[in-house]
Amino acid sequence: MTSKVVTVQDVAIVAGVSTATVSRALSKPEKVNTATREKVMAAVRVTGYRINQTARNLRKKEAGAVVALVPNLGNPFFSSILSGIESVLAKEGLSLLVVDILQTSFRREQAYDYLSMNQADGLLVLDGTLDLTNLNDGSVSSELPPVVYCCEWGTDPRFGSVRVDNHQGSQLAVSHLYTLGHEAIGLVRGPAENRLTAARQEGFESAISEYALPLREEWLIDGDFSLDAGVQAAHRWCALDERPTAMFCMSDEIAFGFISELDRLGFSVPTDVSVIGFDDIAIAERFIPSLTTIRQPRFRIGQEAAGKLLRRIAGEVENRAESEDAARRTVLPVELIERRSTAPVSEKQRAL
Amino acid sequence: MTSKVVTVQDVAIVAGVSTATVSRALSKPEKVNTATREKVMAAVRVTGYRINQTARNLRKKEAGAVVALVPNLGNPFFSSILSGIESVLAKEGLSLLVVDILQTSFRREQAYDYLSMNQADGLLVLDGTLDLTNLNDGSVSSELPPVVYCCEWGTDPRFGSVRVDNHQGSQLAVSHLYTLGHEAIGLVRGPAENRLTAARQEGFESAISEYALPLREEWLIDGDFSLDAGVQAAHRWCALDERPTAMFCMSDEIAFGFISELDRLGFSVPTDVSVIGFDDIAIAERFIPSLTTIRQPRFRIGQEAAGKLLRRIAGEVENRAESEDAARRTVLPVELIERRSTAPVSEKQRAL
DNA sequence: GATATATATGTAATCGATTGCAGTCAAAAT
DNA sequence: ATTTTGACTGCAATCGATTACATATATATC
Repeated sequence: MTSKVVTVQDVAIVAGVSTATVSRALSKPEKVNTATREKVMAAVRVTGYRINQTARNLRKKEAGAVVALVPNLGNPFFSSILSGIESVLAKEGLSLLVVDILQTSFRREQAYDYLSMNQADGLLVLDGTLDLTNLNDGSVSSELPPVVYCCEWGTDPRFGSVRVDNHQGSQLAVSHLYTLGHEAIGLVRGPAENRLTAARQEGFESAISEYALPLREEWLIDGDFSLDAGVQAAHRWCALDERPTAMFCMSDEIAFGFISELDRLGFSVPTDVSVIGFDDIAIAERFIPSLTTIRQPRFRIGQEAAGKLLRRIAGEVENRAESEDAARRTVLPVELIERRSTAPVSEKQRAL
Repeated sequence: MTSKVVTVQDVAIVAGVSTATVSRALSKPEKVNTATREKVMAAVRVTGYRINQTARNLRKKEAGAVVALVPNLGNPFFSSILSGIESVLAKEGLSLLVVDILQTSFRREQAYDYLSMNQADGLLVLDGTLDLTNLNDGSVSSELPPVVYCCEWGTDPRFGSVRVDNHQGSQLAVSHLYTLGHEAIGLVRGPAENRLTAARQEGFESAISEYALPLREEWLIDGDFSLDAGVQAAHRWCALDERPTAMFCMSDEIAFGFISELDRLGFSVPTDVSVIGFDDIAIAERFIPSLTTIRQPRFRIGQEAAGKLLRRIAGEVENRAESEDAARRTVLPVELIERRSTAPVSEKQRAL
């Protein structure tokens, strides 16, 4: 009745071999005689042995886990990415540790703790504003800790990153609107400090000037990636003397908030204004009107990032001196998904 | 230059004390003389010592982590719950390990592995269809492993669970529709094998009969909690000879799919049919029309579940023989959020 | 002044698996 | 017949922190 933990010791005794053999039979089966292996396996079955990962990790100096630093876990945008990450990690037998860095208890200096305290073998950063530069990783070593930015990128170019071509995304958006005849195109921005915001705005402006379209300061509306930012933007748009006939929102959530509030204010999309989003989250296809948007392959981004991180952990580093930046950065293509929230400019709009 | 890991040994030497004292100075400061403590702290600072969690966990026979078994991590429904969970765990210095059980690599028998392999101190189950009964937890022990169901519940009543009052939720929904004059009320179900589905249907039917409303077999439409289920349901509704004037959807996603497809089929909500959802996810307020729904406090559910699990891990178990089932189950109240997807029945609808 | 009590610290075993090194034995090579 | 080689296996150290127990010193008690 006295339940005791079964250890390699116990298995070894039952199998009539040494603990070394048990260990080898389990982790390097080819190094052990078939007959012996059978005996060990049988003993494992009899005793109900389960390996203790903590002990193994201590000895092997591994953690068997990867931590994902997520800004606001509650934001559904990240769920697909996490799912992609998890799918890759699970295959390798690694665990995914999720940390919400918006939680008050999280401090920037804490970022490397997971590595230095042996809680994780690598870091996946989903927030570009989390700057890891000049942050001592806790070891005296000058080696680069295994870090990969996911959907984002930091200031230190030596870290890996996986993201989409934000510049191209904005261009696709503007080009689409231009094709529909829109010439007055506005923008609802993400958070000011976010690099995504900067990259998308840059792409936006370069496309605008490429088509020689007008660009007014007041058509650039500040926000963050939230529904509420879209709601606020709707009021701004409304108050404009000369209103853009199309708005490019830096996230689908912004677009939904914008369209929804416009609806309440008595305007309608795309009749009064065309709206295009960014991300293509699940609901985009089912919103009314369905949302034209720039698709980011979020699951895939997660997968690629996890894969890249695993390679860094394994030491097949792309950060060797001779390797190019290109190898560290994976840039995935985006895709324009045309739906019903955008339409050709109407005479009525023009008249405005 | 030779970067070496700093251990308690090193700190002990620098501080001129034994490793035992270092350990105590760090984890039970009150057990050590102030002057000595200072010396140790100084040595820690000088050496840049970081504790090795793996070693500590091995010795203390803890894991310092909790695993959440999530069905489909990609589903944004779970993000708030996870956020709630993480907020509580972070405060206790525990890590959250997320596992997607829809991943092909996951097998039911694996559920307790995280416990028996010392990877986690407890289990948070977000899927009621994952049945843990009769699953040997790997230890010979007959003790109940620390498991708490979250938003769900299993068949074994000894496990803890935190969820909302689904029965009441359905009643609120029906009562609301009844008040608006609806008498023909349909239902779009969640997955058949899910207990939530059963509980909500039960509440639905009891309310229907309480108000002596008619109930037709064909008004009960099968589905799961997805957008697509709502889309399919729209076609079913359309094809009905006698159409309900109101539909209760077991999730907001179903409702969105339903409304959206109805829109494409030329019907409009709430003019042609009132729709009420369940969950109150963020977008519900901003959908067009905004969605009347039953709110589940998801963040809070996560918090409560995590708290309950921590108590079980600590051994302040509610599962002692004398304690009541009530203590194991936490049932949180739901709330009706009235928005624009429901409206009084019209004459036109009546006429149909 | 002698004994009891409390406080502070050190010694060394321990958690459970892994692995470098050495030893055994049989098959292969000379 | 002797040496070499290779395949297995075992011994024991190791990973890094915690803690039961022992020891030493200071304070309190009678």
